[in-house]
Amino acid sequence: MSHAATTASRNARPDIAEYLAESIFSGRYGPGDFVPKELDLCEQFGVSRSTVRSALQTLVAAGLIKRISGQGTRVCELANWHLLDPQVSAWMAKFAQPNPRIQREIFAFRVAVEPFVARLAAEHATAADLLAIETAYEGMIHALERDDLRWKGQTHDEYDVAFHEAVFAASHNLVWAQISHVLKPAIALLVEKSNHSAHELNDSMERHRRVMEAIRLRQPEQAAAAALAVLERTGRDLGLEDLIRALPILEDQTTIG
Amino acid sequence: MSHAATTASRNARPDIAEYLAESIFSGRYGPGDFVPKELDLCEQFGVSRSTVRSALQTLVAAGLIKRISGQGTRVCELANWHLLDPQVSAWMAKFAQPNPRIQREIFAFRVAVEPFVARLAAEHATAADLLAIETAYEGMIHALERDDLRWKGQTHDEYDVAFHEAVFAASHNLVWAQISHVLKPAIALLVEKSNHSAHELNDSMERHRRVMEAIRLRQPEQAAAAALAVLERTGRDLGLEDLIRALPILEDQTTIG
DNA sequence: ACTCCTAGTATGTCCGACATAGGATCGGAC
DNA sequence: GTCCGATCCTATGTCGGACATACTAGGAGT
Repeated sequence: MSHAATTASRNARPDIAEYLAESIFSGRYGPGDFVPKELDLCEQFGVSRSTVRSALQTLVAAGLIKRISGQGTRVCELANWHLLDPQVSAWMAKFAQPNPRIQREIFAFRVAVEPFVARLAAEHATAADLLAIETAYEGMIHALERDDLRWKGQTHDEYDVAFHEAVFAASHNLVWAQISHVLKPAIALLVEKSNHSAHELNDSMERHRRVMEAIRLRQPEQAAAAALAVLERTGRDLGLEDLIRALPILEDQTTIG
Repeated sequence: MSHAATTASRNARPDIAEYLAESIFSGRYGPGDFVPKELDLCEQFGVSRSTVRSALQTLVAAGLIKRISGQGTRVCELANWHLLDPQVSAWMAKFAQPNPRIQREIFAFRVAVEPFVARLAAEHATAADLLAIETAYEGMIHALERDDLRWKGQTHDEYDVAFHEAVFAASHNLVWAQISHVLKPAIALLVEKSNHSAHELNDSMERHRRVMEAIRLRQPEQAAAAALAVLERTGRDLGLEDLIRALPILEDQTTIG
């Protein structure tokens, strides 16, 4: 093995796929552009073609790039990206922050989907689903009471994400459950970025509690409205509240006053 | 190299990834099972490890298998499959037909999503969107009048799929548009399988027309109901009508009176 | 009985070479 | 001069063999 490559590969391999993904999401390589050829990447990262090709294939599977034999590797149009691939979703949560368009569209999607899923959950949730939701909820509560925001090893934010996942699972449909996996990084990001003052957290908890209660009481409409209210709080912290106001679902008050 | 493998690899390489996908979707390898190791697959298909590894990586990206260094390659649980990956979706349409559970869940998802998307389309469709929808609709009509069901080189079924895609695109959201790509193979499969008698086709066309008209007139509720009616006709042909009856969307009598 | 060490297996990475698919260039024929 | 084909070039696709690494399991030693 080579002396120079040792430190690079031993300490922290830069994960070529992730590096390229970051390059694309940040716009350094735009749609239609060519990315460096395999041998250049080999030299740049000090790895073999196998490794580089492996990384590139990950991006191909994500729909980010398209490889043309003999010609090169070019970035695909945004519309062809597999936004619903969990891998892509994770990258987006990591790198697409400065991209306001994507950020908005994802949030708009959540605003459309989560109330709908909450409605389904209210109709189909079993006792086991309720237990999972309540466990996550209790985790959020208990974690808040600790100084380090941890309870049984998990943080408040992790319980928050688990809460949303449990609601998706309660819809009892494979595809909706998949969407929760896709949305998980996005949810985690927003949860993490939203403000964490004491007052806001109490307010957020109360909104979560209403979702849980509506699902338990088999009240689909209330569940949808409550889920929307949760998003409304999150969206307000990120300056995206306009996406919510345009919704048809709002029936009564959403504490805007 | 073996004589037998020569013809196989020369004429049409069996696309190892697709073969393995078929094996998994058909249940020949169930969740938790190990798939043959790389060297066995090399021998079986008469190709090198590079090729086999490339195919296996495709399945990894699809969430179908998980590779553990030093141990082997095993099939993941159904819940971990990336059902929203276009590749997986295409495989499912091809191979999962005998799997009634998946078939049902996909259809249930469409029943949930398409009315919702039609509603969005009615709210946001531009003139260009209407044109795309109408073009697909006209294609369906004209193709029906031909003996070979073709018009301008495209079949009736292809226009049918295009119609659904255009409605998704009219929702003007990246993620929903993605979902149409994912659903496309499933839609194509159902369109293809549903009955094609003259009466049924006229009925189906009328239901499509109502969707288009509601979107044009900016009537979200009517659009949702009309989209549901299209699915209801499709579902009846496949013995899945029970999934529709349970829906909450039917707006007039949501409250069970 | 427990721990540590060792061998075995299958995946991960590396290297070097050739095959193949596109594009670009140069040449000749009309 | 323009059109068309053959040739060269480039970058990806495939091949084969070798070593590195991670995980399992079984045996030796205390």
